[in-house]
Amino acid sequence: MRNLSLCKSEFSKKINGVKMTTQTIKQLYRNTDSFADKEVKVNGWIRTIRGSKAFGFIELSDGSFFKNIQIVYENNLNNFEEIKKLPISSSLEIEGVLVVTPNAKQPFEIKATNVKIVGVSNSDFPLQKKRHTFEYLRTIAHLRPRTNTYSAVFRMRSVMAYAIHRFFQEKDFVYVHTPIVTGSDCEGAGEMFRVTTLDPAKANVDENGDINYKEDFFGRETNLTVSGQLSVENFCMAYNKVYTFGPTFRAENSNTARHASEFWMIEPEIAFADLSDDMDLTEEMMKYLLQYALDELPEEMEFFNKFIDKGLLERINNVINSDFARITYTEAVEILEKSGEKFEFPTVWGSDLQTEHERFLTEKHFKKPVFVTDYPKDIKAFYMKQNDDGKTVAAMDLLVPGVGEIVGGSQREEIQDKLEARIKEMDLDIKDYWWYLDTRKYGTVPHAGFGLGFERLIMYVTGMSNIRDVIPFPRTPKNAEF
RNA sequence: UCCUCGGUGGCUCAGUUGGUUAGAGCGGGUGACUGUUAAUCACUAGGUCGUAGGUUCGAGUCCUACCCGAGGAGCCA
Repeated sequence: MRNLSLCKSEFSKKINGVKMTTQTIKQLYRNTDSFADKEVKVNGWIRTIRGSKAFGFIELSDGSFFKNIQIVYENNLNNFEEIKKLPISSSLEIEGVLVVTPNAKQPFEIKATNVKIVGVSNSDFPLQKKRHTFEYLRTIAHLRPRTNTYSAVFRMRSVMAYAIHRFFQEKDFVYVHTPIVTGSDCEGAGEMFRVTTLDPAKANVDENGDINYKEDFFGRETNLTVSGQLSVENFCMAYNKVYTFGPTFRAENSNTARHASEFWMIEPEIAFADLSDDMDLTEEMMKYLLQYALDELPEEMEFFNKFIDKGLLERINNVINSDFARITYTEAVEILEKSGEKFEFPTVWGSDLQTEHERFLTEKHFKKPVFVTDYPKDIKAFYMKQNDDGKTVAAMDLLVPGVGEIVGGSQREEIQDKLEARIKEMDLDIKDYWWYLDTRKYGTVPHAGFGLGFERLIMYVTGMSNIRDVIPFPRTPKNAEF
């Protein structure tokens, strides 16, 4: 277990002329012994409250920890009657004595000596002391981080973001900020959102009736990025090991539990490396991230395992301790043909694997993450390394149970002539790629990389089954209210 | 975008072959209660049934269109 040291950002305030340090609930849980029977001060929001004639209980959350803290308030407080009537989600500053309660449901509680009401909530606060559906909570996305599940999910999101940087930085990767606004359509990974300052109500057209992008802000057509890969490959030729981690936008009309219009992607790129190195990196990264989640947020993981996905901990431990399977696309097709399973779509060499095929491979056949490599070249992108067989490319997809494709990557075609031939073959305009092709022109090296869908990682780690529930304010078709 | 299912008080749901004043639990309000943990008990307010149109003596209940949501598919991360 990693050392969970005290948060160093303690801050002090003068309350009633007496200087007192505010503790986070996390600190109180992690170092209960050193606070026992001592004066402490906490602040936060009421999760539940109940009162009787002479005393009452408050469960307070300050966001620092998955668990809440129980406050006991009694009628010796001058504002006892006022406290008793507070609606859920009111905000408080509380001073009191921490009392260890070994025989109760909670390990300790605070006997309040002073309860300062900071902000009174309203009785129409929509979150109740009962289970809500995720569908309903999506309609109040601005309030849902105040629930157990979303509090845990978004804390995990934060911790995983940090873990990603930590993993790559410890390996001397350089973090590259690739542009969000990109200059052309040459990324070729999907439908794009336009970026423009042209007034759609005016006819900004030239003599041919085409939109005149020369008059647009950047003097050319621009879009939101669908991938940082082409940019990061250039930096890879300078730094050897690089990664991007940032938002990505796809204007696809996808209505599934695992697609969003705005999502975050991690894209490492390594030089002097082939597909096998790429998979090694992927596997090491995945195991590191899962272990990090277990070490840093054990309470949240326990909660996910209990209430979101019963087999979660077992599955994750299994993944950490086993080697990922590695098969070629051709082998995958053979496995599927021999499986005896009835698939809606037949498995034919040359066509892409269907979701049902991927699920069978990772969930039923291997029962663990599996890399599928060397896909037919015609179903993959132009930049992928062409294999000697003339039919396949050095691509890989990592499939995991429950989520499906979580990583897609490849070795890149580093030979300029071959890459250019492929661009022409696929009817792309070679002029758009002049700066990308320069990577091959000036000291080319074999290199490889992949894209990890950050939200899919969070889904995998938490067991949440809908991508809309792992993004604070999700953007999907017909949904951008918050 | 396609297929399937659904849309009833703040939330979660029930609502019989279309038939008279649409029900429950939770939540809200009021009161009671010396230890609660989704506390408990009593009383109380609150909906015209996604939207628009149609069939019918009569529609939450049947039909059509549209909107929204969920699951699956395609696209992928």
